[in-house]
Amino acid sequence: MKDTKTRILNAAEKLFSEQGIGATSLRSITAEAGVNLASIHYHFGSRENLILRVFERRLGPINAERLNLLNEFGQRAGNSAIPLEKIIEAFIKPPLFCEDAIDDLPASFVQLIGRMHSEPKETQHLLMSLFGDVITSFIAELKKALPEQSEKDLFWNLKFSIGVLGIVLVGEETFRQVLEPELTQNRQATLERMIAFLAAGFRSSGDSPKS
Amino acid sequence: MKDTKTRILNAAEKLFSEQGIGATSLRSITAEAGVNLASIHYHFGSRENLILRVFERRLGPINAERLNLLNEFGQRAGNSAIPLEKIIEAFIKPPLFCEDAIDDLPASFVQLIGRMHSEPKETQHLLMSLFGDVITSFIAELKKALPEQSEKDLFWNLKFSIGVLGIVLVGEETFRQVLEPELTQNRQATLERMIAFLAAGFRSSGDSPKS
DNA sequence: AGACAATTCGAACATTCGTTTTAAAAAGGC
DNA sequence: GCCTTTTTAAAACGAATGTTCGAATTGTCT
Repeated sequence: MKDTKTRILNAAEKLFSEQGIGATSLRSITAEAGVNLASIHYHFGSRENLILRVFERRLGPINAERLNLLNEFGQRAGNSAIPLEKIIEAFIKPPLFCEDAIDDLPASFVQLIGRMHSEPKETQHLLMSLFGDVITSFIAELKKALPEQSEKDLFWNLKFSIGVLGIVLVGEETFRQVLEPELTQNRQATLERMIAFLAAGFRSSGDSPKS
Repeated sequence: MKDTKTRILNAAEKLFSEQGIGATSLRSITAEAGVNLASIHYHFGSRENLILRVFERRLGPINAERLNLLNEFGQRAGNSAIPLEKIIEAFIKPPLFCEDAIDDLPASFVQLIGRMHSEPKETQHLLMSLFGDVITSFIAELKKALPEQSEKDLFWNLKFSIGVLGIVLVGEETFRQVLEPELTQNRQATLERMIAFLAAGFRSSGDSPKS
């Protein structure tokens, strides 16, 4: 039996993923965690701070591993630039495979990351602060891999990549009603599919568009 | 002064976009609209029905114009397949330029569409029902444009496109803190940038991936 | 053992929520 | 004119919310 603090975090993460953050009450969290209602405020002070901690616990290691992978690929590449596919992999693989990183939770947080983008503004900004240097590092490496492209192009394409990542993380269940159920596949296949799609998109910039 | 029903819809759309759906109360909507609290239940019956009507009012014309454009491009192509770029344009242009379609509202609903993906499941399913045949029609046309690709590939790439569309619709403000502010550009340039990115991604499928 | 801090518990706080009800007033069509 | 539809006003409903507080409990140290 974990301590109360992590049990709250786990329960909150699960319910946030399933029902959305705004629709999840503190009482449902404490019920899921099997702890007392007041313990949330004892350990976290407020509801908003709990939300922040839930994200912080996961995004920290995820972003750390992003930079780790980027570093690793950089050393493997030596003086030459990291292959574009590898840069993309370093960016999207950690959130896709993050589930077992901290606890034995199901893939709940993977969905939750997808939900991140639609939070109220204040929460958004706080979450974005956890991202800062990751973007900077990846843009720098993308610049080396695609030197002919402008920084503006790279920013836009990275933004597109975040969008693709978000729609994948939010899960298949959402679209299973309207998209085909055959979409289900293992995560490794999804990763390779995303890398190919995004790499092609990145390389498309600079072409003269045929209107 | 519009009638009460559309004033409620406009106010709800604005507040939903700004604060998120779950965080918006009926009382704040009636305050914004300058109407009585009870009028919401008089015209819409319940809160959930109001949410549905807000989306319905916009998604109806948007999806209709998607199919219109697809049809128009189809006739222009005659017997041959519609160019991939045109199929993509028919899919992403209507939501990008939808603002002036119904009312003189600011681009609030554009953001709201981006938020769609993170609603509770029941709302999700109801919203997805407004999408049904659109996906079917576009997959059919994509099949003609990219006959060598499997239907599974097309579904995945379309899903990726929805992700890119979502991240663009959710607005620049979210990322302005961590991404560069130079990202701002007019909507037409954004459209062309997206089309180029997505078309390249679509065409990448089937290539043997270099692991 | 006792003493002290950390933690957990049960209960209650004041607010806000969606919803309903009542009545009256305003608007519009026939 | 009258009759129906719409809008406003005010109040109240039960339920659920985030938060707070003091007492009880547990754990840890000497």
